[in-house]
Amino acid sequence: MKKENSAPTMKDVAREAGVALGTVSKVVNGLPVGDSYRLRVEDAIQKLNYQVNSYAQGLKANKTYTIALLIPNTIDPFYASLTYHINIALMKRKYRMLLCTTDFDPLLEQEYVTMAQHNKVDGIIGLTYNPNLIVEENTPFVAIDRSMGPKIPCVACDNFAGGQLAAEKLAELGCKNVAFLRSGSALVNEPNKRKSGFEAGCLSRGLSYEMKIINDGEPYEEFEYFLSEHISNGKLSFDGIFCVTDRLAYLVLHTLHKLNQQVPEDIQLIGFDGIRSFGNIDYHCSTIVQPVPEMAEMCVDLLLRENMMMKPPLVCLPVTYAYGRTTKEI
Amino acid sequence: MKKENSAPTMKDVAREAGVALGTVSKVVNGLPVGDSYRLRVEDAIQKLNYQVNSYAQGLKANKTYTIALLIPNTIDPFYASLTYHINIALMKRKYRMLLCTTDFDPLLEQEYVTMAQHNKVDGIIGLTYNPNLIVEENTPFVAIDRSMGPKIPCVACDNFAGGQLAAEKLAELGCKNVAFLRSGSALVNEPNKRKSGFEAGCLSRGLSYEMKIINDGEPYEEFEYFLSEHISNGKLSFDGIFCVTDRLAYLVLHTLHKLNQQVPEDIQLIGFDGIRSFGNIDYHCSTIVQPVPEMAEMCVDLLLRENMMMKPPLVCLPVTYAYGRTTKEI
DNA sequence: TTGTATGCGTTATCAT
DNA sequence: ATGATAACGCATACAA
Repeated sequence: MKKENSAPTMKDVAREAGVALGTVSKVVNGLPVGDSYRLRVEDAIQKLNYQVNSYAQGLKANKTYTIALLIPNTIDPFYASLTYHINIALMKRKYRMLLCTTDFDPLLEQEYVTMAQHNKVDGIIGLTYNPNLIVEENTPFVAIDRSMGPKIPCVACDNFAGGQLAAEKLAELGCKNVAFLRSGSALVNEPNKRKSGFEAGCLSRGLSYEMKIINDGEPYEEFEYFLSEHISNGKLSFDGIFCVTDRLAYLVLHTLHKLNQQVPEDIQLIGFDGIRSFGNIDYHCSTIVQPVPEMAEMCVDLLLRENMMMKPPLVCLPVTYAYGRTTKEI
Repeated sequence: MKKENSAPTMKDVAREAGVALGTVSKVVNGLPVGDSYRLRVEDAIQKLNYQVNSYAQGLKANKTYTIALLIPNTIDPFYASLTYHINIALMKRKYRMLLCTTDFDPLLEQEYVTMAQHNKVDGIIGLTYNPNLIVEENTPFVAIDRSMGPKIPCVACDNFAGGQLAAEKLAELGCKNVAFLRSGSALVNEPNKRKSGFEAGCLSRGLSYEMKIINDGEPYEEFEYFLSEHISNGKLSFDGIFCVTDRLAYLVLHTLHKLNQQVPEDIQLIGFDGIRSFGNIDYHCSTIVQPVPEMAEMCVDLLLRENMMMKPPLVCLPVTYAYGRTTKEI
């Protein structure tokens, strides 16, 4: 019992076609082979339903045509969208994708990186907020949303411009006194530039602004306190609010309703990310949309690019504004 | 230049430890080895940061510790949730997961199945509505939501019971005249049992009901026509609506608002799936919740189960009702 | 108990 | 142009 119900190998094809092993390999890899031979081999491949074993291939070539995607989860819609588009971009290039959900666990993240360094995958695309992650410089790695040093390319949307755009939109909508609300990681990462961009935008448009920033672990209620403290005579002192994510905007919208504030009549609310209900119906709020398909394409392109010199440390892709019923229509 | 910056191999470890290749293999695989040898090998492994090449391992053992998940996409929240939980369940068992998004493309689906049959992966978990998909009986395969023959286990939630539960809830909420709305595949699949269950529930609770069913490709507007035709004197003739998915319920809710109908005051609306905004905030509607983590666990369990005899053709997992503001609170 | 040799499926380097 | 053969990293049957 050599190979019971196992898949046919090149050897089987060679025997079937009555040619040598090497000839089959050449046919499979598109190398020059005499036409009569080629035909016989192709017939045999058809007949046996042969398919190359890419692991054996990888064993030779030290190349697996597999890349790993490190991502906290696929439940969050932004992560889910990234996962999908990166998968598509890789498949277009005949690469497979190993999904590694890390749940923000630094140990798991490090484990996956180590795996890649040992040639189990050809590269990694990683979205991680772990500042201690060790990635050797010769490991093909592309980071999303967080710079991991000058040698590792980072892909993000243009968060700064997004913040500016939000400020500009609020100004266009007639706001005079706006607020920026942020929760999330205090680490240095690209999304944190949303704040700076927003400030810059407010300054250039003469908007007076206030900020409320809470860090991971602090309760959402902080924002409720903040907002209710800014209500006098039943009226919120802000006429525009920019939230660091659509998710936060969604929560804030509920809070504003609870506080009897009218959105968008009295308050313009803008989020960030461009999340849609059920993945593809409507936006949860007016929002700055991240170009997720383009970001995915860019990640894959950078990762598989041969020329290391051509890998820029940071690539920012353009964002757009989308109306989502929490602002007046312009 | 044999292996430039490549990963260390067993041979390297053996040389470093001053032992034979086979000894290293035994240490790695936990086979009995003399203590002094084991120690030296372990030291060498540490020192070189050695890690087994699982592709070479798989080449020998015809086992890759990798399974493929066939799923249309990860954008749809239900698919996204399944993907995440299956990934977790596999990682717990030290299996890797190849993500194969198919976009409902039958050709792609077949390609992935063929790949698995050639021992590139140890098995497949597949959510596909392709009735022509050919899966050989000896290929480890677990289907989600669609039976693919008696030899292939299918995992689903208890869709029939879910339909019944929806009817019962509507009855409890005081509804007298309800409607069932369904869009989607006309193929025989598990979710289609929601309709039968709902009918059974209505009959046993004495609810009069009507159905509106449209198939893939027909426009959503059909439902708008249907609903507006059932309005007389500004009032909808239904006091309860069960939608086949949360997604449809979400769309229907908007339509009802457009038609000036009050939910939940005048109309109780129940969906199916248990989708939450942003993955983990609140439900979009009152809904029948699928036990996604349990379904994921069951898929993996069945797939990796040795004993083929113990693989039941269909496993239905219990659903629950969740309040989501489109019904009165009970 | 430890070392040696062979084969897994493929590619590439040789002769032919 | 085609066929034989070694090598990739590992597991294992067998020899020592």
